[in-house]
Amino acid sequence: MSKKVRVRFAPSPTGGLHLGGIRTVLYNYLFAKQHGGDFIVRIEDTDQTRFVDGAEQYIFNCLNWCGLVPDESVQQGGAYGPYRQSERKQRYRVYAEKLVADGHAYYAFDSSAELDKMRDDLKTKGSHTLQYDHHVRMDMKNSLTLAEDEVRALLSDGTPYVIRIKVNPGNQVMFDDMIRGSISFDTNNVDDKVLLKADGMPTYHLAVVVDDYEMQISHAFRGEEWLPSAPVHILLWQHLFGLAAMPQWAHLPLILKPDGNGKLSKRDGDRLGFPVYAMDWRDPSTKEATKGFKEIGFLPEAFINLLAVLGWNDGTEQEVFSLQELVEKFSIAKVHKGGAKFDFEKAKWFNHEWIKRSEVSSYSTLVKSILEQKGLDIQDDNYLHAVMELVKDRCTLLDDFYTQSHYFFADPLSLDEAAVKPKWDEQKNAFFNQLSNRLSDLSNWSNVEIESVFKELAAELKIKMGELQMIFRVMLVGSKIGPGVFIIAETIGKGSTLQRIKSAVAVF
RNA sequence: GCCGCGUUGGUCAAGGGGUUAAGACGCCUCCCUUUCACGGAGGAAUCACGGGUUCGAAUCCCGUACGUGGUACCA
Repeated sequence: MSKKVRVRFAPSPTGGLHLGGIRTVLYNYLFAKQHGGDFIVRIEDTDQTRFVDGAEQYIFNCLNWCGLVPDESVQQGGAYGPYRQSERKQRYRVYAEKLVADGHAYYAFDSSAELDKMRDDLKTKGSHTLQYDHHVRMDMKNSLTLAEDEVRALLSDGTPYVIRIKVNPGNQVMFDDMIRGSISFDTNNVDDKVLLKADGMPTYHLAVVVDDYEMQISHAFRGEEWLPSAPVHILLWQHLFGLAAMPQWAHLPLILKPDGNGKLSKRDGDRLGFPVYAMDWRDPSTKEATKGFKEIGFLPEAFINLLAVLGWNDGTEQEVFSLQELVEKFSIAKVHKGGAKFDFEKAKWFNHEWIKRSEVSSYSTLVKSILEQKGLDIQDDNYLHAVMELVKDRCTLLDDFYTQSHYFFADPLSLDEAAVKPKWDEQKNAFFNQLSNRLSDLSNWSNVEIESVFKELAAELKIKMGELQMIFRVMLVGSKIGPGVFIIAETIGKGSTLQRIKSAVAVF
């Protein structure tokens, strides 16, 4: 009898939401939906010194944009709240005290100066570990070394203290990771991590165990950077709730920087010229603004898609997946063990694919506002859709719609004279003057009709079609880009076509 | 340093004892188009190294190297 699938994403509200974060959300979400389970977002704000105003709301904005909406969270509510750890503060102490009472944890009164001294001493002694662990705890100031009444005295006179887990050496801690298989640690190397801080807040280690238990999390996915502290969590589960209740773990591979080594950071994006955050983020204290994938012109479908296949694939040649397909095909067992370097070129390719494949109406509002911001006047949505349909194959980012389609909405700002001038002569002049006349008489304004008029005249004047078409294009577009010239002429209409020919002829 | 995890072309990757070692991005050539793309056809480029096990190893084992993460009263 397996319990209901419940997974959680547990971000700290400390700044922009990174690619890796969104991918963790995505894998959580896919796994939950695939198993008919719940996806919970829990805000891990136990470090009051790192709190950043607005960061929490920003996280939800990103999730909404991606379409990865939680079933339970501080915003949605739910039966297992509160979903903000700072609001659960009192709960953690109860468990910490229970651990102390059971002999699995102890009070430690060491000041930060004393801790520094301990590490310095270890260093000069040539110890290969600088940890607060079974080697040193009996030399420190804690409830293991102090007499009971001393401890009571310190506690009652308000001496700052933390609660540390007491890790006994000589044991093996093992667990099965859904991605990596069996992993084991020797408790000799595990330190006595702080569980409850002097300010009464839990550390991540205590909070994650308590909350995963109380929120009945069945499967816990998190970044690989957590693997080294996993034994502490396992021990805590053992002492507090029993291993049977523990969620199944999956430690996700890291997303690495494209060049050099190390995990991808915001700085790498700045340096290499691509976003790392899902959406624009502005740090309220430094005022530093960072670009996001959304604002740079990515479709959420593409963003999700590229993240999904960065570290996972379904074993077939398929690369483009919708969220629905991902829910069906995702498999945690097929997630890679090794980290993947992020490749922005490939990321753009996904966006290009989604722009090509999607109904233009599904993102025309975005394109419309981009075009309007650039000063174009968009009157008719049907016209916009038609234009987008014509140019979408050549757009990689949403902004490309401007360079690829502005001439459908306004006369070209400039003409590529360099391309035309060398080929321009009296004969061409005559051709375009006559073309104007004939086109203005054309009653059925369609690209086939325009083309046949054009061809007929070219044949009559014995001029090669190629050069004429190129010139015609520059007249209508301003440069040598875009779809077929006759379609362009049809689309912009008779009036604009004649008018652009006229003003171009005057220039050449 | 110590501990954990990893390693298939430049990048993402399939493949888990016998394959000509898929596919995609990027790069190059050609076709289409007298534009720019899209599309199509090709091309260069890979199993980190060393030992085993085996008739046979990219695949299994052991070392080494390299990478990566942790080593906080941060998550």
